[in-house]
Amino acid sequence: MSSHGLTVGFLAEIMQGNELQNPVVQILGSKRIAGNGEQSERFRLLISDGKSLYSFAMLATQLNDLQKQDKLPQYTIIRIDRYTTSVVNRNEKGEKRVLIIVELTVLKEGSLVGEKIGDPQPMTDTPSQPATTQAPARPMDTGSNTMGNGASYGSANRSLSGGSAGPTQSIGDSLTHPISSLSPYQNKWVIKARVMSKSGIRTWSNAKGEGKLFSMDVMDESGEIRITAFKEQCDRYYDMIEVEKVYFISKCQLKPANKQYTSLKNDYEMTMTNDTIVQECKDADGSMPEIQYNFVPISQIANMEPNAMVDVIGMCKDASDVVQFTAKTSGRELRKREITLVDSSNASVQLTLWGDDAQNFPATTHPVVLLKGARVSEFGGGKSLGLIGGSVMKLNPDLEMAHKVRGWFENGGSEASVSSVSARTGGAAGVSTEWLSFQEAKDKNLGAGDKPDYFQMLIGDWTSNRWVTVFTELAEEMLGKSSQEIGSSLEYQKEEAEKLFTSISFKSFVFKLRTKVEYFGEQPRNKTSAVSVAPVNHKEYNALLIKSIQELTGVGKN
DNA sequence: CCCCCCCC
Repeated sequence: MSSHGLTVGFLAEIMQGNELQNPVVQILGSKRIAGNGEQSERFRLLISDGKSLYSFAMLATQLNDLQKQDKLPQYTIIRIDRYTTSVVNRNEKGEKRVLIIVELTVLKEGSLVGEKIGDPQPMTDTPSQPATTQAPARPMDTGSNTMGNGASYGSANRSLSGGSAGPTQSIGDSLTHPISSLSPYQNKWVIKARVMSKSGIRTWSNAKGEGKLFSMDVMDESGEIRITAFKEQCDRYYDMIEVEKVYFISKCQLKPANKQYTSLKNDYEMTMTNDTIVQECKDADGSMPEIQYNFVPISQIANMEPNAMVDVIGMCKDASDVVQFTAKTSGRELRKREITLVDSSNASVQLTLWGDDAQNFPATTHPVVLLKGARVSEFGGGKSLGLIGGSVMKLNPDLEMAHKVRGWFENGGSEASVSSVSARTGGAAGVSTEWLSFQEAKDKNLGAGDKPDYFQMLIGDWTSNRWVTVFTELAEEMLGKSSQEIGSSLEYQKEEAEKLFTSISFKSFVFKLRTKVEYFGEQPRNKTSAVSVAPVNHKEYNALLIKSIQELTGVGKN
């Protein structure tokens, strides 16, 4: 066939707002559209259906790599497996319709085709007028004057979620703009976007005034953007917005995004205004992308930089109780809960939850915990996870990965020996803490660096001895009495107190110590305090001794 | 117009 299987007439059809399944087209050219930085890079394609030429096709960003790897050269024949259309620059002259290619299959390599098929002619940008009268519910055509309150949104949405197939839906879709096309220079737009995350309501009070706000991160095929709602808009939309749902949104104010506060791939962010209209799109399934996760094995978190963002899915192996305390620096009352997550990389990581997240966590169950955009932080050489503004936590999500990790956990994983990437060793994750004598600690010059170093040792050391400070909690643990009891003994029952202190003399413990050079005037001195104390595990200690003996003598080594 | 995201 001379058309080489191209779907002749496809382009004219989509310009009418019709949809066709799996059209086949030929690529005749491509062009890189530079955004600000690689994150907003886009590729525009010149395509042909054998009859018409069309230059407003764009690759969804997740297909950018195909273009970069030169998999889509001139003359390539592709099948478009999934696409959406959007209208940009709609005005008196008509509209410009953009075809966004979301999934494609290369049917024949360009070099094998080697020529332009047929004699396709350029399409005009102004096809037949869209049927405006059929779409009273489109946010863009519905003046804000008549849509000023939240109550009307539900009913206004009816024609978009109607039962009959096809046309109704494509009317709604035909009027939406890709998020990646939005800029502050153009305010006539409607986006159709899925909510990825939603913050809580936060209030502020400063020199400029006070108020409240919430923000949400939304996405479509083309990209993502943050939307913030202040004061009235916060009240109006907070309850309405639900994570994962799809909404039509129009008439927000765009401004350059402050990259310091977001990792979203967009140069802009937006703020809702009095004119903003938000409508839920109730039948968006299939036409909208699902939220994408880039799960990383927990073991890999060990190698990540502090402040990196990460998606993780793991089993909750342990959850502490909620601890309430006053932050020493800020004086704030804080509530936190530490969750231990494990996965089949045989690693665990601490997730710190705060406030209501901590309170509401179902600690008595073993949920699968999904984190999107969790933040990596570092403490004492170990890595842990926390949630920030754009982070999402889901429990027991119905995802294959979630079932997998539960399967692993329930078939031995819960008993598996895992190494903690959160261990505060100062060394690589998973490497057990180094055992040192006092002499070795001195030789290594521990404590000389900026950061305190950690080391373990055995009291009763054969090389030396040292005064070590033991703070409240550990002292209570060692002495088996509360600090109040010890304090009152010291004051009123000196003999009792002395007995108490003598009782732990010559006892063996395993200590983890912190040492740091501090200056007393000109004099540098290593100040050492205990970080943890535990009874001697003779099995473990014997293993260490045997290993040392083997290393010294060479006996029993392979 | 926020922009804190905590603690050891």
